[in-house]
Amino acid sequence: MDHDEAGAPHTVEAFYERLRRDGHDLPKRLRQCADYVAAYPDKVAVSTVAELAEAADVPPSAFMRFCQELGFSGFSHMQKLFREEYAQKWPNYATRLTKLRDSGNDTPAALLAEFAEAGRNSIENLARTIDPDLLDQAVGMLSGARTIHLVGNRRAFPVASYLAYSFEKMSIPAILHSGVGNLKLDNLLAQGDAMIAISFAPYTADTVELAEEAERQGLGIVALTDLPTSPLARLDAVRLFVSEIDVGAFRSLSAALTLAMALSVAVGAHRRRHENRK
Amino acid sequence: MDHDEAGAPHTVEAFYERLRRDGHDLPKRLRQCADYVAAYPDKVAVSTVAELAEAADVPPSAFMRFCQELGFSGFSHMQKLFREEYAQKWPNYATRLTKLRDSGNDTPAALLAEFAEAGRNSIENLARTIDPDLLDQAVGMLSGARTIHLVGNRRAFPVASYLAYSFEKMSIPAILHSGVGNLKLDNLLAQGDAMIAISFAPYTADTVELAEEAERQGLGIVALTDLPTSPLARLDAVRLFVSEIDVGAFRSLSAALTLAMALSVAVGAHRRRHENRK
DNA sequence: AGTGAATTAGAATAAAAATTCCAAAATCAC
DNA sequence: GTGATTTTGGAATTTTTATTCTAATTCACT
Repeated sequence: MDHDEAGAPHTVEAFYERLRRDGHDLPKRLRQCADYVAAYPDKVAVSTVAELAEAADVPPSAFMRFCQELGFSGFSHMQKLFREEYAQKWPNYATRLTKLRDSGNDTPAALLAEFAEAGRNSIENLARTIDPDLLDQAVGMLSGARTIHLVGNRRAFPVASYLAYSFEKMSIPAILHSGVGNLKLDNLLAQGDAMIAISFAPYTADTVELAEEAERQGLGIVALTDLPTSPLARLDAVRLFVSEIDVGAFRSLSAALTLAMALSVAVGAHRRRHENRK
Repeated sequence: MDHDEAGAPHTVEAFYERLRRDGHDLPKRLRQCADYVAAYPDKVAVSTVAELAEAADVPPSAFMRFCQELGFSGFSHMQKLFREEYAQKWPNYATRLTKLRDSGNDTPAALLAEFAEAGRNSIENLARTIDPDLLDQAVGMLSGARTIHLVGNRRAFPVASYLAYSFEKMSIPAILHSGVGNLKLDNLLAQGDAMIAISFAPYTADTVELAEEAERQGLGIVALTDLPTSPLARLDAVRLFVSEIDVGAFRSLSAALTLAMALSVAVGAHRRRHENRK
């Protein structure tokens, strides 16, 4: 019998729906197209097939087949859809934010607008205030470590766990001290190891204690915290301060996470560079 | 002496400035072009000369002259400006990173700058694209749930763990399915519960399976994922899409986390409001 | 391993778009 | 009003872009 020749979608929304339904059992190259378009739908309106194909890492002809597979007559047809959508969709960010906020002060959308703004500002602030030398020191210390211990509880835990993920991905030995089973992992600390201790007010006792233990044992420590008055700041450590902006009683985490991402990748890069050299 | 042959504007902002300054003493047809572009700047990125010319009620050649009058080599050149402005939010960070590396400027601080910008743009994009209605739906569903199950592994785990922290702080019953001890927690799922399932490409099988189990049992599901082609998007769920910008092989998490923050706080607020009312 | 069907890559072609050019029209200076 | 100068419209040309086609490859199945 015939192919599922449903006609082309008439709206971008319907297009996504189609992608969701049929996107999975497409052949490899077409799948790449689907994923790329799903990830960067904005690009479709303002690019040529060649550009999109290159970005999706497929030859242009594959992209054409993709368009046709979805029921369009060709790329131009599909692009038309996105270009039409584009016209409405492009009030700039500032306008959109105002709109979200005005939607009533504690609608979810308004809240999101607040957190978005807080996050962006926190990150900007981070990038402005961090001291490159301290970062270098931190990276240097961590790169030389045999195992990196990650400590962070409660609000800091997502950051610690992100670091664990990131290090694992780069095959850098790291231990996440998660406190599971209430096991004390003090005795894992060993000469030549380093620790990233993360804590924000109100500081978790466990985190501080473990960091102090590390200090006693002479480990290199990177302290990621919020204020100079933090107990972590009293340690003999490379101190990285991250201040986040509050949204009501809640505090963004974006800056801390951003710093964690950069830190881990920098360590990875540093290690790789060093490996190659010898 | 010669004409004011200042070069072409390099940003859309500078372009407007030029229009303001020189727009008045242009010949009639060119003036029409200027007026049209000023009135509908967003059309420029997605239209052909012919279309714009028609809309401005001038012949295409007039539009060409207009572009050249402003210092561009031609229409394509001018359009490039508008297209870049539009797509600028999603620059190719992989390329930028390579450049960084080549320039020997591959310092941790430079990396941080890249991650910072990627994070800010990801968040901005989130705020621009999220659908307030879907958010409302998600919040409504979660607010009505007895227990909220949180599922997210690997890169999604920090987000899940943040949600766990946040819900705990607000005394909302939530379970973080962390996979510790490889225990299957399927049988914790109960009527009246809801789940927040979080997964990004490459999707973790465990997460998807647990979410599917939840679907079978008829739980309300909020799927936080990256693409319409994600396996989570196939579930009968409130689908929230978050796309993050890559920095090389790494991907920001800021937007997902921002959404998680807003979502949890909104649920908290909703619940409190509801409590007070009765 | 061998066969047929599906998928792919890249070259060839067609279509569309941008750009140039120039004769005609309009405008200006006197 | 006349000649010089600018502006204009549209056809001709060039360039870019979309699309199609086919041989080669991969894949699934035996």
